[in-house]
Amino acid sequence: MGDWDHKNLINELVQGKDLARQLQISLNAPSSSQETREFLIQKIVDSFEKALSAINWNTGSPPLSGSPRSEDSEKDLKDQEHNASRKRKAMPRWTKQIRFKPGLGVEGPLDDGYSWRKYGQKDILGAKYPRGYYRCTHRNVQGCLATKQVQKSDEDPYVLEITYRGKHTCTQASNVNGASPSGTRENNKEPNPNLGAQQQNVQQSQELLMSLRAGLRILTQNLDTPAQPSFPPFYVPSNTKPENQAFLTPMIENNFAQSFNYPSYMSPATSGTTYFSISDPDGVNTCGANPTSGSQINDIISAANSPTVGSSFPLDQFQLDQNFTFDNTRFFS
DNA sequence: ATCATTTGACCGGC
DNA sequence: GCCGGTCAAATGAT
Repeated sequence: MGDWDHKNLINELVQGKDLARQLQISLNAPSSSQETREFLIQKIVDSFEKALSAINWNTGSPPLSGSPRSEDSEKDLKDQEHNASRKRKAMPRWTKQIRFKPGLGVEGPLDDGYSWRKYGQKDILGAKYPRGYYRCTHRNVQGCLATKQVQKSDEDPYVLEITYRGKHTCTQASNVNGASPSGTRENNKEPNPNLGAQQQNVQQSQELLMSLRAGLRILTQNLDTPAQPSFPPFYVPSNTKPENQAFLTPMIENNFAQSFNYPSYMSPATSGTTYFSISDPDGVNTCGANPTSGSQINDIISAANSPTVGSSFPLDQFQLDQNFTFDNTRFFS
């Protein structure tokens, strides 16, 4: 078993354990739907399948399709393939909110380890900010139908609401070695292109965990005070075009890599719902950790454009927290 | 040259 | 007909 397989195996096992914990909590949460639970179960099965494949154990079925309890998933996938309209309702869908504030150091680009390609942007009725639409970069190559929507929160300019739809069905095969094969131009922005994607995720998650831990205290302090919309929440890197500098954006991305456990906090607006810290919220994505697309920054720029101009902050300094909802259950991390 | 983003057009559901 | 979501040609970035 190669080094990467070993790490991948550990990742999958840890992820499976965390997902099982989420399921346990979900089972005790009245607000959690059956769909949520089945989705978590499917993710657990996926993790085991991937773990087995990491040790070259032939499960006899491709990931995401062979488990006995995956009827819904299989149906979803078929819907995705054959029925675009029904698909949309059937596809698993979950929302994550990311809050960020200037003032804390977050080293390096934050990303979910998956590559996304923007395919649209719309002004949404009643929303202050446009919604960006993204799909998996590997859609054309592998038929991966995972998508996400990114929208800046009306209430708090420091919050991005990110809705994921569908599961990644692409595999790691195309990018398992981090360095892209000829032809594909994956992100050259990765901190260490020689690392495998999974390893990068671990590395990033560790950095992020530290950042989040460091930031949580201050964030908690600020929770009771409304964000100040009078100045831009993001700083635009120096190489950003001047016309975009009015639309400040964080160097953060939707998904924060892997496991981190630190105290949840309660939001007054969401008391009564279920809280727990989650690890690898992207565990729902079975698309192998992809080298991050360089589009992440621009994603947020367009998704979080703020019509304000003014003071700026170092790009690498943010305060972060996120919460995550799936169906009626809200998760905080 | 190739791939990503932008943005108006288009489509389907309600 | 409105609106959210997607397509695809034009444009931009590397």
